[in-house]
Amino acid sequence: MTSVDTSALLSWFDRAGRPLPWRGPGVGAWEILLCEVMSQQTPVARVEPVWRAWLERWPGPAELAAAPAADVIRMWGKLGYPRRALRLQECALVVVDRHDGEVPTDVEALLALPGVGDYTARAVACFAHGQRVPVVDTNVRRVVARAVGGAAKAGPPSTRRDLAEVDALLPSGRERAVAFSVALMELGALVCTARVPRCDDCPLASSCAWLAAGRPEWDGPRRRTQTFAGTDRQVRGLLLDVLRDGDGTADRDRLAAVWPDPVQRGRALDSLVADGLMVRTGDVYSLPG
DNA sequence: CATTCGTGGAA
DNA sequence: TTTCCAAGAAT
Repeated sequence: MTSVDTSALLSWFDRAGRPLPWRGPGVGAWEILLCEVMSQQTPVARVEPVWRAWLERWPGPAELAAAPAADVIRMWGKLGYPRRALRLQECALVVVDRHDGEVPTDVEALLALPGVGDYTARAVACFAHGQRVPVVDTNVRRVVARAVGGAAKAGPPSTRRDLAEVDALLPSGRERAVAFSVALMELGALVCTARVPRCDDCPLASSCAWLAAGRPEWDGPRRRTQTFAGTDRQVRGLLLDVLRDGDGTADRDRLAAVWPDPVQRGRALDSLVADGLMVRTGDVYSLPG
């Protein structure tokens, strides 16, 4: 079983890791949970300003739980996947009601929180509570696929298999395991990137199975290219943006202006209402109170 | 296990 | 211009 040179990795992180605000000392578990949720499928650079503004307005779960949903959706801004904002508020409510306002420490309890899945639960357990648990995100999957597996990219995700694979690489000590996960993610974000890997700058280059094999191209099935233009997803985004920018309400005419096709517009509006991102009152749509 | 769900920057 | 993809979760 090939392993990862933890010492080289940690040394690289000390030298090249980004000073992200949620990595500083004294950052609480709620603040870390918040940044992890915001970072789901969203570039970290876009998260930072929103994370700061959010915490300034709602420092903890109690404040967030008491906020109007419309304000929560607005504050989420354009991070994307706005349902995450609603789940985050539900999460705050659960933390307040069932966990005495404190972010749970067990992975199992974390997994039960709205909007918290396999990655986020372990990221919080590890980064916020210092636990030795495997943390597997897209970066880690890619780095391991290359450095250990010798493949250009990771295969289709399989939680059980991915967790077991990374768990086998985890250093035995708790603190070292935490540092390992932070550094592995950072390596994937800065060096072992999806498009143009910077192998010249990689601390794992001397032991990387993919590099040793001559960086062979990915021969597996090509992922179905996800179209976006014309999808319900785009339409939902355009429609919600109308409400976010204005006073929080819009009639059918204003909504029709951003997407003329009544069938698709209607379907998108129905789904937005079903998700709780909008409410309909007669002819007017508005952000939820 | 496969789909759906925003948004924007970079190659 | 088009394509890829970024600290995933829920269904």
